[in-house]
Amino acid sequence: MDVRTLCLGVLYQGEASGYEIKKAFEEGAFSHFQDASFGSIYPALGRLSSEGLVDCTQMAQEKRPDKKVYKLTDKGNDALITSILVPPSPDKYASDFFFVLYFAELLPIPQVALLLDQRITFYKNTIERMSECDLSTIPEGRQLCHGLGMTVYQSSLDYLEKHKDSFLNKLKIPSQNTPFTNSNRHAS
Amino acid sequence: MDVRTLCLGVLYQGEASGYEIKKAFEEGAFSHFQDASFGSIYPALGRLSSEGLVDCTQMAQEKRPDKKVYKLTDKGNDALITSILVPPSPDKYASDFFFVLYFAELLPIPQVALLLDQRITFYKNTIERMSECDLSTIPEGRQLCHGLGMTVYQSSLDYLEKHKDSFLNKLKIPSQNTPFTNSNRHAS
DNA sequence: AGGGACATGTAATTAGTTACATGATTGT
DNA sequence: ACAATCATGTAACTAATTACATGTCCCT
Repeated sequence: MDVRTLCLGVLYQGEASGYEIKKAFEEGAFSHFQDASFGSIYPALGRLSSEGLVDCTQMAQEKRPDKKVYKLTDKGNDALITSILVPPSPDKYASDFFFVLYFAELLPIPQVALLLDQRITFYKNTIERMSECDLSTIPEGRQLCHGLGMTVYQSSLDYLEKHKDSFLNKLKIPSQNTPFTNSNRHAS
Repeated sequence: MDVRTLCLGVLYQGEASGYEIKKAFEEGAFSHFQDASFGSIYPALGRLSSEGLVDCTQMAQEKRPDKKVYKLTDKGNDALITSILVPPSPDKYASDFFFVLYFAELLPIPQVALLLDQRITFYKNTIERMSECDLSTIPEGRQLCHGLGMTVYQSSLDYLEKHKDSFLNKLKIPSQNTPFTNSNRHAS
């Protein structure tokens, strides 16, 4: 999904400045499944404004720099609907954690232990942060996203906590496994 | 993780051609957490070869185009280890599915039903494909990746199947929820 | 005095994707 | 006859990120 549509999505939830839109990708709900930086948000907002998909109001603030508050127009709302009407393209997932874990046998065991502990901490923090969210007032779609996301984080945490120790123990014992051959190379 | 390191990772599992490396990202284990296209794999392999991290052997084949088979050198092996020794950067996840689901209230209900059904099918197919993999012969790290991945897919599938119908029913009834205000905008 | 939050914006760079170019073989 | 699989590679393009530029206020 391009940054323009992402901005329309954030703005659908209420008017916001570029800075606030960035926060939606950093700390808000979108942080779990989309991302965008200032360098792409500001130009996108400029284009969106010139095309009439958003309205921009300059706001003077006390003891803070000026703010440009953007608001979705009816045309912008239609553009958002059109964008979500097309079948979604497949998820893009890039995880260095999984890549490193995949080659765990090449690392010193304390390094693997640290890797898993940091991942466990990440899951715990994320779950705690998401738990603070009041679900009763948000629309259905958002509730399902929240529930599905929570499930993923919670089951990942449970799995790692359950298997961590035995995994680390198995790494200590030089593997009795069949060494690599071409027969088990590209397993799914 | 850059494509060069990704190639070293695939090659660590056994020698392969550029075409075969691509398949590891399409159908193989890496497909779940990394991606790379021909346009980045072939130049990466060229650089890796000129830097002595891989060896290249030209293979003539009957009734098939020639093949260039790449093999990890000791230097390449060291480079892979160095790469996985640095603390992994955070996962990058971009999901149009979640984005669309987030705004489910803007879509016709049959469209939402289709979205969920296709997601359920995707999870089922993925789980089936992963189940075919023989775990007994693969190293520990790969086994943990497989287990963690399976857990994520399975719990996502379970969650969607459990909540799908009630979710769709709730969408049919015009929401009794508090309409949007600034107070529930950027919930985590 | 130094860092972090607030606030906007541009320019340089990068790292990739998509499309193109070529061509045999096998299956439908 | 057409699509898919096998096989390698380049060029054009795009869409983003990172770094830079500027400035105030607040907290420690």
